[in-house]
Amino acid sequence: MEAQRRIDPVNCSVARALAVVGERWSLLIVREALDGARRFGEFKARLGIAGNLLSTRLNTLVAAGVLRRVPYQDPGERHRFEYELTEQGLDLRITLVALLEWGDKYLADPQGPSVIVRHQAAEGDGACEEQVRVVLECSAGHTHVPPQSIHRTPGPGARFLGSS
Amino acid sequence: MEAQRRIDPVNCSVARALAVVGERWSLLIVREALDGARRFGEFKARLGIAGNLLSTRLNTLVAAGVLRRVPYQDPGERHRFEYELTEQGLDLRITLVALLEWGDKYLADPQGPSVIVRHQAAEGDGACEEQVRVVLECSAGHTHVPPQSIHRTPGPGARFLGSS
DNA sequence: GACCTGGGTTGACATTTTCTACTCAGGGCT
DNA sequence: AGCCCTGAGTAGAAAATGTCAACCCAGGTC
Repeated sequence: MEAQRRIDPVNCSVARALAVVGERWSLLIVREALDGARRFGEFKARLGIAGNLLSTRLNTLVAAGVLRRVPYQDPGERHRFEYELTEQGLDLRITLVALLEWGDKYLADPQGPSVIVRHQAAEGDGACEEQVRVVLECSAGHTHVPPQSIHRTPGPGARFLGSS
Repeated sequence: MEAQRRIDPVNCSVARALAVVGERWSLLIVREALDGARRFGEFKARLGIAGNLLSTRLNTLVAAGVLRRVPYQDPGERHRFEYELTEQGLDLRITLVALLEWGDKYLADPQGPSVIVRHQAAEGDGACEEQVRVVLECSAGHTHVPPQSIHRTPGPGARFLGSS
């Protein structure tokens, strides 16, 4: 009775990604890091997060490879560590912009979005200051991908339910 | 002593978006809904989530406008409700694809991604089956937006720190 | 040597999640 | 009518997480 095979929803990169960045504060920490925060106290002050939680989160993100600890020493100060986004962490900007756009569209302040993300191209390109957007597109070049037209297919690492 | 004005990080659409979909399971529920799940039992079976939590999450998502309750009645059954994504919920697909790509890139199964999202264009267009990707681009048409080149600017609804 | 400051750690307490078991409302069967 | 079955939840205790406040620690300043 070979029922219709369904992709195991637990063996999925969305679930794995959420295991890393789905905890409360994690994405907000990454957002602040993208905006230039590097030090413990900076994250703490910007986010108003409790110290031990911030400590735990930073360690988790470092262990996951999203952040990297970098030693530094301010003049006349002892040496300390700060937190820098790895390439893996920088790549989360796409997710964050997607979330920002969604929030702006449906949950914004009545006055409008509070933050606009802009592209700051190199001087050579003519100082672009345009707003950055995230778009869904397919490899064939279709840039309008309506919700009904996307579907999931099993990839090489797929597991199926039912077939143990 | 007009210090450098900084955008209030709490008055931000990312934070607001996360307040709605940042709870554990919320995005996974939306993912299953995008994949066709509609009924309580379906979500429960696919995700292995406890009934009361699922119930709470569904209610939260309905209240937030991500899902909508739709009555239905199977032949020979009493009438029940199923959960359908609203347009607001459908728009989360961008965030989910972004998360999926990130997970595929950094956390995938050694065998490769388990799920590939494809575009299924209308027949008229010639049955596109290409993989769907999410890209960051700016309004000026630059499609390669490296991490260092994005920055946040205050929008119309911005609040600032320090100026009560 | 006493004190200050950034960057944490520790521990008590509160809130959320999770798990298991139970309920509830209809429909069908006998 | 009475009983069982299923989908859709609710109730309550246990486990995990999050918060707050206080403390530590190392170097530099006074």
